Amino acid sequence: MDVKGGNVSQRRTLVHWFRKGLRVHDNPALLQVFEVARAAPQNYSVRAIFLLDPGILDWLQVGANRWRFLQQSLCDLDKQLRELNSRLYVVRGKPVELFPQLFERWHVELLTYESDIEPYAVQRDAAVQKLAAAHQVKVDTYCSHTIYNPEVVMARNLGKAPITYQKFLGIVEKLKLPKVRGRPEKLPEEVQPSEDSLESTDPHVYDCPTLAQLIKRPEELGVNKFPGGETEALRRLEASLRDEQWVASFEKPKTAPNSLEPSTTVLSPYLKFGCLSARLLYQRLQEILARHTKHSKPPVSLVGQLLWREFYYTAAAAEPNFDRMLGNAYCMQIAWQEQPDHLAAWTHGRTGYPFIDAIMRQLRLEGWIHHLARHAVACFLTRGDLWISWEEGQRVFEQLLLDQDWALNAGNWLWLSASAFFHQYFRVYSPVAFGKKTDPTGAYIRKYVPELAKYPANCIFEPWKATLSAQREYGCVLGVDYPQRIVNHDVVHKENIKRMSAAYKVNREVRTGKQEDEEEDDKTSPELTGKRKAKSIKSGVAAKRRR
DNA sequence: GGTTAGTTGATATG
DNA sequence: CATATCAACTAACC
Repeated sequence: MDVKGGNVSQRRTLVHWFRKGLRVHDNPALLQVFEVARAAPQNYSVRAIFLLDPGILDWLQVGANRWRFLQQSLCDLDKQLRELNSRLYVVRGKPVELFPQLFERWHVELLTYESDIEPYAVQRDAAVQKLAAAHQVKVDTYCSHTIYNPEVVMARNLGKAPITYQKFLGIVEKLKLPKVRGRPEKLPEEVQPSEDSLESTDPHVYDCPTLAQLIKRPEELGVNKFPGGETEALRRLEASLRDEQWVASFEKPKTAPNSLEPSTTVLSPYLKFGCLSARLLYQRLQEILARHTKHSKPPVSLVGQLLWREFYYTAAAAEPNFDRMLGNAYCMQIAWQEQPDHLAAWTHGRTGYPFIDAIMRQLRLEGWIHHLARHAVACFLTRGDLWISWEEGQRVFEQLLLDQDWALNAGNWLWLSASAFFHQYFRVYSPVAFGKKTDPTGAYIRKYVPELAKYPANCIFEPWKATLSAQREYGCVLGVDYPQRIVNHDVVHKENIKRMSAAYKVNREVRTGKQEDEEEDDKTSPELTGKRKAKSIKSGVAAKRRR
């Protein structure tokens, strides 16, 4: 132990850094700090920190609802920690600038945190590790955001991420499950740090951010249907698991994307921020399935849903360009088109397709939409109707989805646009027929697109079928009160299947290095121009792959 | 090289 | 409600 200033012994500080993993249950990195402190309380102080970089408010794609979820999660975390004789210290600034100061100011001996595979986090964490080493600070990290460590899964697959779900399943079935940890025991009073130089000038310097500090445009705040935080996460967990018959027989494709209340658990936002441990959820599900001999299985079961998350995390961990088309080894190179008007219409629920618009408006308002609803709008934006890049849709989801998780968001967009993992591009969702199956009367559309509320069931999914006089009678004239459809699905989806076929052919040629058909040539044909563009884009990736 | 399976399509038909 | 057809993809496996 250090002795400074002659006779006063200086306590060393143990720091746990929260990033994702905003919980006290099943948090091995937090647990380590607590256990070290409890073993020698006379030597240590404990500080649990969250770093808030005011700069990221400008460049991060985070909408108001998502900021609110984070703010609520931090407040709840602070509350949980206070019950354990600790608290959350929210420190404002950039990690690489802050850590050297914190190491000095607090005499830090140990730093722990949960590992993360996102490229931004990987880079940041490497820099922090270097700084820690320079300051003689020990760093311990734990993989607890996912059930399985992506590195371990890859090691069991010749060092590569499995690219089919079944292959992935085969690998993880043979892996040991992590031990789920409980809530830490209360810290002894004496490890609470005494106030530092900053706190003595401003006692609120480390307080949780207020909503006003995080949200620039409060008018964008929607309904607070899914409040953030561990307390709410655990409440929702219990509520979701109460009906064991429902849990055991769950099949995702049989749940409705357009019910008025969610037909699934909506645990995803809590998993994303780590308010709920995926490992705990997995354990709880297994306990229930053990009591029900007949139960659904992956990929459609609830366990299957959790494993999809693991699947995408593993794939993403191996590809820093996972969220882009260019330079992404998984991704088909497709000459999507920029169409700002159509993109804006899709983004704001003004495509003229009520089912699509209802989904996009629910997303903006509530921050969550059903997985199959995501399929419908993602297919519509990309290969189905608008032929706009999945990266554009990814950006909109990133802003609006409470559960936005880098690996999952990109992975699902790759899937839906048939750019990777899924290849049956001829299966196209109908923006009219798909929603009718589970909501034949259109109640969901009436809720989220209220201007159409008076339309009868027989044309609420396709209002252009109503005559002008009928539209007047229903109080909503197309082109005036609600947009005309921006494309004709019946026509464009067939054209787009042909475009996908052509794009796949080019990608195949690049992959195999072979030309499949005799040289065509009409240099002015727009379709060929598109092909050449895709080909030249792809050659860069092929070169990268070959090395 | 040939066959089969792949989280969740739409439509027509019985 | 089940099945065939549409047109035909890739990855995995034999």
